[in-house]
Amino acid sequence: MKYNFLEIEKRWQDYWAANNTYQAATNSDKPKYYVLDMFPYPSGAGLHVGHPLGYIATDIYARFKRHQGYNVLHPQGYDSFGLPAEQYAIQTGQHPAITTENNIKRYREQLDRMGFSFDWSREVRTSDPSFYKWTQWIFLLLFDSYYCQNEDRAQPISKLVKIFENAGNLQVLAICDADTPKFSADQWCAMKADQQAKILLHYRLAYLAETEVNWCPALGTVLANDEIVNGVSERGGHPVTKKKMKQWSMRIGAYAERLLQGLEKIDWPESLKEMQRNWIGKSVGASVQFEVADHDETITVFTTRPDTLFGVTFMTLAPELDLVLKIASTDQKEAVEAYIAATAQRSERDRMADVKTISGVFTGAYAIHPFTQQKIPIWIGDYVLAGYGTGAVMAVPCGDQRDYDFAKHFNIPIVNIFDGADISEAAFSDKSGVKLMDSDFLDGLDYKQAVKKVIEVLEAQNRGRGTINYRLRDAIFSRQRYWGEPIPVYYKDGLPQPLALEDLPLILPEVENYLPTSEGAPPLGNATDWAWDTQQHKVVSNDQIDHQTVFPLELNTMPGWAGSSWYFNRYMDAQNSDAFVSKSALSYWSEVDLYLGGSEHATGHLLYSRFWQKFLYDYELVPVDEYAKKLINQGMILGTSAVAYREHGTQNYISKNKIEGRAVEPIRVDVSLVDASDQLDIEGLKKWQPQFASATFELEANAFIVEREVEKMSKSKYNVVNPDQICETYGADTLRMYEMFLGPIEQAKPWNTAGISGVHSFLKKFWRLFHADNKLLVNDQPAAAEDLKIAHQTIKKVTEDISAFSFNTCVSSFMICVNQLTSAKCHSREVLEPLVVLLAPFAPHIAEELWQALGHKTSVTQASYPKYNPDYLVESTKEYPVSFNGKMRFKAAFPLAMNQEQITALILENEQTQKYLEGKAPKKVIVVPGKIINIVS
RNA sequence: GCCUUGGUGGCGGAAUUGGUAGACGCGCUGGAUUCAAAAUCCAGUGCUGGCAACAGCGUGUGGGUUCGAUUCCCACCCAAGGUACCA
Repeated sequence: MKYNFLEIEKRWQDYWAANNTYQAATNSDKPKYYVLDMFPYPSGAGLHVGHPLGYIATDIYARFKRHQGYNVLHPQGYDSFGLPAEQYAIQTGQHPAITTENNIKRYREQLDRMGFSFDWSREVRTSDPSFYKWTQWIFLLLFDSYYCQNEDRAQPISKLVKIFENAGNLQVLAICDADTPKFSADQWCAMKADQQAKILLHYRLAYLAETEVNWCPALGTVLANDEIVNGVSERGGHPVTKKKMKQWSMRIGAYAERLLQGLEKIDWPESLKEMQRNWIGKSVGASVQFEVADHDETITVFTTRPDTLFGVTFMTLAPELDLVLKIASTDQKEAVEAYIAATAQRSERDRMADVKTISGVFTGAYAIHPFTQQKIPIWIGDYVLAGYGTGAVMAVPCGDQRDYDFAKHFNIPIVNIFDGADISEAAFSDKSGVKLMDSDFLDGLDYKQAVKKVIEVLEAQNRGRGTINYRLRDAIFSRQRYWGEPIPVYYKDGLPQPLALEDLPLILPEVENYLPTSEGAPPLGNATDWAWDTQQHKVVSNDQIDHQTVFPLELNTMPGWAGSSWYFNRYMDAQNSDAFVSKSALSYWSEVDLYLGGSEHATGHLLYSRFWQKFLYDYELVPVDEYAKKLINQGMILGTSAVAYREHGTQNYISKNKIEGRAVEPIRVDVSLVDASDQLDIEGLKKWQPQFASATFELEANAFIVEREVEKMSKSKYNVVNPDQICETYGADTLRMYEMFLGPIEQAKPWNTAGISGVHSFLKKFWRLFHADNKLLVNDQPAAAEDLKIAHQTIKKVTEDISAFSFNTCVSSFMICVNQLTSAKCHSREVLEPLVVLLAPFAPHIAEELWQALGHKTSVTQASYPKYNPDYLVESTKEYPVSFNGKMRFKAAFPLAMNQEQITALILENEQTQKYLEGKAPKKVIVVPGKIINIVS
C-alpha cells in the first residue's frame, strides 16, 4: 500500500469535523491547558506558508497536552474589523461585512487543510455584534470608572462623586488630567450638572478630551503612537501631522506602574519585556516650582537630576505651551511667535530628521531660582517636548549634554557644580564618583545623598516634591472610520452620555458612502438612522433628533485594538449572551497558559490587552491580572526570491556564473519555476509572462542558474509560496513537519521549498515500517532490546524537546529513529505503536491512519502519551574519548560502573596511551565519569 | 546613540551544568537497481596538504581563565528588531 496522503488527509479531516474531536469540554475533572494563537486579520490575499508557522507550533503543543491528559482549550477566531476591508469598500462599494465574510471563508478552508485541532465551536469575530456587544460593555465600564490611588485600582465614578460632595478634590488621590481645576465640597455642590460632568471627564478611564493627535490626512483618521513608523503611517506609509481634536482616550497611564511590575511575574521573552519597559519609560526624579519674575505664574519642571539644582543657568519651555505667550516680553514677542509658528509647521518627520540642529528663542522673561533667588532666563526650544513631563526643563548645562549644546550655541553661561569635573568640552553626566560644590546645602554630597536632601528641603518649603514620570501616553481611542465598533454614547448638550448596559449592542448602521462627509465628519455621519431615542431605547432616524428625548449618536468608532484587548477571555465561554464570560468558565480556564504571536505587537496589542485585563481584574470580573503566563514570539518565514540576470538593454538572460562583469539587471522570477539546484524552468517561464516568450538564454552546463535572495514574502517579489500547493504535492503532514524543521520557532528563517523532500521521505519511510505492497508488516512478536532502545531514546528526546518548544530538533530525532529502525528491519508493534502516538502531534493524519491500521477503533487523539522506560536505555559500557592536553586522540571503552581510580589505572596501562606518553609519566590524569578522559603530559 | 537578540560548512541548522564541534536535512560527488525514467537504497562530503595513514587550521575579531572554551570573563567588529532630543 502506498502512502496516499491526499486521500488520508481528506478522510481524517472529515472525520474530525464530523466527530467534534477537538471540542474542549466545558466541565471536566482533567487539568486544563489553554493554548492561544494571536487571531488573524482575514486579509484578501489568503495565507502563505509564513502564516501557519505559529499555528503549527501551538497545534503540536495542544495535541501533546491532550495526549498527556489535559483538557485543552485551543480556539481560533478573527480580528475582523480593520482598514483593508474598508478601503476596499471605498473603492468598490462592497460592504466590508461581505468582504470580511468571503475572506474568512477562504482562511477557514486553508486552515482546515492543514489539520489544525482548533475548537471551532468557540470561534469569535470582533466584528460580530454578539462579540462587540461586550467590547462596548467594557468601554462603558471604563467610562464609568476612575483610578483610585489610595486603593491602587479602578473604582466606580459614583464613589468619586461622593468624595467630591464631602470634601471636593483638594485631598483626593486619583489619577486625572494635569489641568484639572481644584475645588472644595461647597464649590462642587454649587456647580451645574454639565460643569460637574466636564470635571468628571478629567477622571474617567475612558474620557473625551481635546488632545493633540497624530492626524493622517490620507487615511482621514487619527493614529495611535504605535501605528506610526518612522513618522509615517504604518499602513500605507502616509505622512502624519499634529492636530488638536476632541477624542476619546484611555487612561492607560494610570496603570503604568502596574504594567511595569506585572512584567516581573510573567514568562515572556526578555526582549519583549524590555520593549514594554522602554515604552512605559519610568523615570524617578523631582518636580520643582519656579516662579516667573514680574508675572503671577509658576513653572513646574520635572527633572531626574534634582541634585544639580544649583547648576541651573536657564530654563527651556516647549514652544506649544500656552504659558509661553503669556510671559513673553514685548520686545521678544515677535521672535517668539515666529518660532512657535515655525515649529507648528514642521511635520513630525522633519523634526525627527534633524535632531542635530539646535534652535530656540529667548522669551524675555525670567524665572526665580527657588533657593538662590537668582533670575534665570526663560527660553523656548523644540528639543523640549510638550507631551513629556510638564513641557518645561530646568537647564543644567554642566550636567546635561543637550543643555550644554544649547548653552554653547546661544552663549548662555555654564557653571560647574561638580568638584573636579572637566566640562570644557562636554557636559559631565556621570552620576557616580564626584561630589557637588558651589551648591549651598548640597556641597560635598554625592548624587544619591544630594537627591535625597534636596527633595527633603523642597518638600519642606513646598517648592517641589519627589515625582515619578512615565513616558507612556494615554491611548487615543477614537477612529474616524466606518468598519469598527460603534462607541455606545450619545450627545446631550455637547456632553457624552453613555447608553445603558441593557441597550447593547449598539449595532453599526448602514451607510451609503464609506468616506468622510463633505463637512469632514467621520463616515458614520453619512448614516441616516443614527440617533438615540432615550425613551424607546433604540436607534431612530436622524430626523427625529429633538435634543429632548432623541439625541445624536457618536460618529467615531473604536480602534483596531479594542476587540483584541479582551478576546482571549471570550473563548472560554464564546456563546454566552448573558455575560462577557461566565464566572464558572473563568474560574475553570482562568488564564492563557501559552500565547504565541509576533513581536510586532509588543507595544500595541500586548500592552493594551494587559491594561484591560488589569482593569477587569479590579472589578473582579477576571480571576488574574496577567492573562498570559507564557508568551513566545514566532519569527517570520522569509521568502527566497529567484533573480535572473538580463543583459542590459537586451532580452538576453545570462546564467548566474557567466556574467563576469557584463552589465546586467536583476529580474525577479516566480520561485515556483526554480528547482532545488537553482535551475530555472525556461519553458515554464515563457508561459508565465509574455515578456519572456521571445527572450534568449545563455546557459551554463546545459542549465540556466538563478541568483537567490532572502527577503520578506510578498506577492510583488514573486516569492510567495502557497500552503495549498504544498499540501497538494506533499501533504499537510509534510508541510507541518517541514515548517517546524526549518529552525527554532522564535527565529526568522528563509523558506526554501527544495528542502521539503527530506521531511517527505521521512514520512514515506515511516509508512513503510508498517506497510509493504498490500500487507501490514507489523508483528506482535517481542521486540529486540536494540530496537526498544531506539524507540525509547526517541520518546525521551522528543518529549523533552516538545516541552522546551524545540520542535526542529524533534523532527531530527524522528528522522534518526526511522533510519535506524529501517536498517534494523524492525516491524514490532511494541516498538512502533508508541511511536505513532509520539508522531501524532506533528503529523496527525498519517498517525490516525497508522493507528487505525494497528487495529484501534478510536482516534489517536485519545491515546495517552508514551512514557520512556529507562531500563531500555541502560548501558553497561561507555566509550570514552581520550585526550592528550585537551586534544582528542583515540577512544577507549570502560564499564560504566567503574569509578575514577579504576579507569585511571586502566588507561595508563593502555597501549595507545603508552605510545603517546613516549615513556614519560603524565603530570595529571583527568577522568570525568561518563564523559571524557584527559591526560596532561 | 541607547536597549534587546544573535554571529557555527555551499545552505537551513545541532551540540545538557565547560568535556569527541558540525547531529538531522538540503545540495553536491560516486555507486547499486532499471531497457530507461521516476521512486528507492548504499558510500563520501568543514577547510588546506597528502595516493594513503595522517598532519595542520577551524564556531565574527583580539585577548584572558582552564588539563580542556561554540559554551565563562574583558575589549572590539558585524547583522536583525526596538527606540529616539524623555529633561
